[in-house]
Amino acid sequence: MLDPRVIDPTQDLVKRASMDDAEVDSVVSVLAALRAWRDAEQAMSEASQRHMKLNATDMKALRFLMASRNAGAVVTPGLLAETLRISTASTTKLLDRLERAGHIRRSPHPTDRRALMITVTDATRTDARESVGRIHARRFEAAARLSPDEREVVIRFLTDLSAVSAVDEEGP
Amino acid sequence: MLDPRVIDPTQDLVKRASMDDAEVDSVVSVLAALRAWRDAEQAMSEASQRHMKLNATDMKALRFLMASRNAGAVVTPGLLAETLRISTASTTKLLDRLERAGHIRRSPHPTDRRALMITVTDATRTDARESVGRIHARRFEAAARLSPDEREVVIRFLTDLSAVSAVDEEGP
DNA sequence: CGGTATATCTAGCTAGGCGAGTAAATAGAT
DNA sequence: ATCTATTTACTCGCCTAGCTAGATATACCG
Repeated sequence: MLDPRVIDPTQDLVKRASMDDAEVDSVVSVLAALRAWRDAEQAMSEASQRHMKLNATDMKALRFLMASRNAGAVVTPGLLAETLRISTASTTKLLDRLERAGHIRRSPHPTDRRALMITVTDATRTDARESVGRIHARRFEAAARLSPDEREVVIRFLTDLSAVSAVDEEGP
Repeated sequence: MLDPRVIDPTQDLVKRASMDDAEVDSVVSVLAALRAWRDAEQAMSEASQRHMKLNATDMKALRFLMASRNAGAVVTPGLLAETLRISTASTTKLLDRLERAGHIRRSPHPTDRRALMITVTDATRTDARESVGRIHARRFEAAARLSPDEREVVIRFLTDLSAVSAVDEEGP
């Protein structure tokens, strides 16, 4: 996504809403804070990937595998391909990578003898818990520091924003 | 980054803070809204990339080029390589791609005859303005809908969060 | 039982990274 | 003034991770 700051002076918006300077400043500050957090989040995510020597797709795959395990669902390569929106052929290579690195295991599917059941190894699951735990705790604490009313404000704003982002998205 | 929801039941955090159920629910809702927005944002960003037929690096490059233009700075391939953290070899290929697609032009550097000056073409700059303008406007409106006090709350929370993300990051 | 659909894998292709090495221009030291 | 070291962009060969096409084994349905 291109950075709005780069290309949009927001002049017409301000005029339309007939805001004074202080008002505009405070709105701009919100957007700046939002962007700062998003950038920091992304930087951290990339750092984490580099540390684990995984690419973005591999990371998504592990995430999905752990979520599915928690939900008690069996994951097959085909399901993984569909979820990650990559071909089944690429999924085979992805599984080769993850298996070679000791992150996942291929086992026979419990009912379908054509299919495989993919599971995350204990070691990888433990590592993930550890590396994410600290950060999640701090995020939790940041939200806990807000008063209940303030939390409502934040939730409302973020939900509002999500609706903005969700426009112009459709499935196949 | 792995999804905390997948691996962390937050039990000890709750105990430590001695929160009641309603309190915990409201904190969890904040984190959920945060994650929802981040995911929506990322999905939109990826959709936008696919639409423009550009990969993540190409997008970053255009973004930087437009920002630099606004700042009145001259961008050379070397500077671009440094900014994007890719090799100068990869940068040459990147410039080949962007030039072939009509997004940028290579011109002689105004003072250093070894170097090139990279500029975004008018057509691409116009397109970017258009495609980003709508979304930015809606984000602006979402922030404008908040009261000044509410904006302070949001800013404080996001800044707090950014500090969390920024831990454990260092340069070379 | 036979035919079609499904699930995975293999083979070969392409895109986009990288490191090493090159030619031209600049900057610096004598 | 000239010789040397550095900077700049580029070319070449290689690697990773996508893709499509096709092979193979199993499942399901009439």
